[in-house]
Amino acid sequence: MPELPEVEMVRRRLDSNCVGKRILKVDVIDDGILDHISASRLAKALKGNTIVSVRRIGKQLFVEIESGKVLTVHLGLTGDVDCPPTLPDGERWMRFALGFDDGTALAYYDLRKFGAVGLATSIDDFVKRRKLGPDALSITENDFLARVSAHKKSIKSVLLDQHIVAGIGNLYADEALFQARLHPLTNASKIQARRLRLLHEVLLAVLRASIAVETDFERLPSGYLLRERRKGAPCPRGNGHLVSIVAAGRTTILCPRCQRLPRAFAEGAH
DNA sequence: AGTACCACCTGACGGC
DNA sequence: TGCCGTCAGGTGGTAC
Repeated sequence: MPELPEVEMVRRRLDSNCVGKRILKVDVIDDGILDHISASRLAKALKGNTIVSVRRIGKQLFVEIESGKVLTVHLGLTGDVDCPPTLPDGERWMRFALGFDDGTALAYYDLRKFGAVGLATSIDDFVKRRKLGPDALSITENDFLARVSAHKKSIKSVLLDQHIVAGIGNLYADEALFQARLHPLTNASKIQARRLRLLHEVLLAVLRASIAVETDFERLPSGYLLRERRKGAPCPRGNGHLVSIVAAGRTTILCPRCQRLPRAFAEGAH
């Protein structure tokens, strides 16, 4: 379930449970989740190191260690990281684990194995190599406007593109577009500047609200699409019912009355 | 270069 | 009950 708010919850969990601890054991249960590195090379780089900090850009986690190297962690579609009191053994879906000097552990779970664990020279180096865009919570309004309006594809696929802005996934894209009353298929380069400023503003509000309720959508204020995001559910503004379309190849839920698509603004129109 | 599409992997769910 | 098709919140590579 991990988009920016979910990954931020994991970051905070690791920050309060792992920083300052020394890695004694590196347990690679399934090397299919390793990102272009062997289990032995990763273990060698990590063992004996103390964890210095845990950072996040978009959906990407960075665990910085004493040596200066960085353990990179991505949760994919179904990943999660836990900090159990002892090193687990044989748990379902556990793919990777670290054992610390105080007996506690870090355990990485990933049912579908779309996630990845790797090693980087530095956060900057990783960001450059992957061309990762600025984090959705930190990007300035001007940068957001410039980056988003530079693309002619649909606003939905722009929001999902981690090279443009990092951290937004299918669900939060739908929520932000609903809040900004933008149709997902609107050509991003044709959206007025003031509407893009609104989109930036609601995007920040949505991400912050989700973090505030610890990503429990049921606790979101009324008026949020995420409380009941499904085809046929009532529009949170009371404007009829939600529908489902495919945008950017993904299931997209919207309110056809709140989110109109002017013909001239459609993707591909000119 | 920019955009569109598929594959990667496993499980849950609805229909027959 | 059981089998089958469909769908799921991400991303990288490949093919236009």
